[in-house]
Amino acid sequence: MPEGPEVEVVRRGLLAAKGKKIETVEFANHKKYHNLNPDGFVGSSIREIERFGKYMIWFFHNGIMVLNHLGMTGIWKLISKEKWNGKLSLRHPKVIFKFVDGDWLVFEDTRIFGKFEIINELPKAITKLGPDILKEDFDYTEFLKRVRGNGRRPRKQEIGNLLLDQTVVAGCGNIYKSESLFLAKINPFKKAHQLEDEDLINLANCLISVAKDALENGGSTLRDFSSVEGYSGLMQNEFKVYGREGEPCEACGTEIEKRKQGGRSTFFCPNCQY
DNA sequence: ATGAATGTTAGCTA
DNA sequence: ATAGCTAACATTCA
Repeated sequence: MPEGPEVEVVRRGLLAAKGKKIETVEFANHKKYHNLNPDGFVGSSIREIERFGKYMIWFFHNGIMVLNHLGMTGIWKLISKEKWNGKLSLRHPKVIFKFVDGDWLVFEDTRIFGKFEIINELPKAITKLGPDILKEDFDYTEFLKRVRGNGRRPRKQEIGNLLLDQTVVAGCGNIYKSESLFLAKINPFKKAHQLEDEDLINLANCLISVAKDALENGGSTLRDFSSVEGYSGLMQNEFKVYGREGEPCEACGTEIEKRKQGGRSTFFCPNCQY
């Protein structure tokens, strides 16, 4: 579910758990979590959580570093001791922290595409990320460079596919890809090398503005997503094209189209976007 | 009921 | 370097 803005919403919510002393941790009985030893966490506390694209890195006071990714269905819930009755219906809990103050922090991940693993250094997936659509210092030149590619041949990929490549631009996912291309009036099937630098700068600005809008709206909730506090996002109410196939384009009235691209759905206005 | 859809990414193949 | 496909998995929808 979560793209960059949703991850940032979650990260900010998680900061409320900073400094809380960990009493116990429990990990799901699933091979993805078999390497984790609860003893490494007990007695320590979260020092800081940083976001890189759709990844988070958790820094604990005892030096442990954790790579956390929400995958498609990962959510964190911070549950106060008053709210916890011991039988809250948790859906596929994978990580359960209990703090000394009585509060709980739970990672639920239905599809198990998420990650929560101890690391010793920044993984390559993070060091290779492109410019982040949610960071103040978005590097337009670097974005252009990465869209153009380092090879000698021009990129043959369609721009709609390239935007999902986190090494080209970090934090964009399938929803905001469609929304940003609509705002930029660029057809998702346009080959990247056919776009002028000017078009790409405009596209970058649209990616940034859509992401900012999504963040201010608390992210998008289609089915699973919620903030750490348990709130749904509101950005889905602002969608211009995603999930709106057959509906009239707000700008020109043409029916919004849904098509497969790279095995996933992309939504666009065939009249406004070229 | 069976198959297809869902917000992601890593790994393999050419 | 690049592009395309598949698998990892559970749930919901047609």
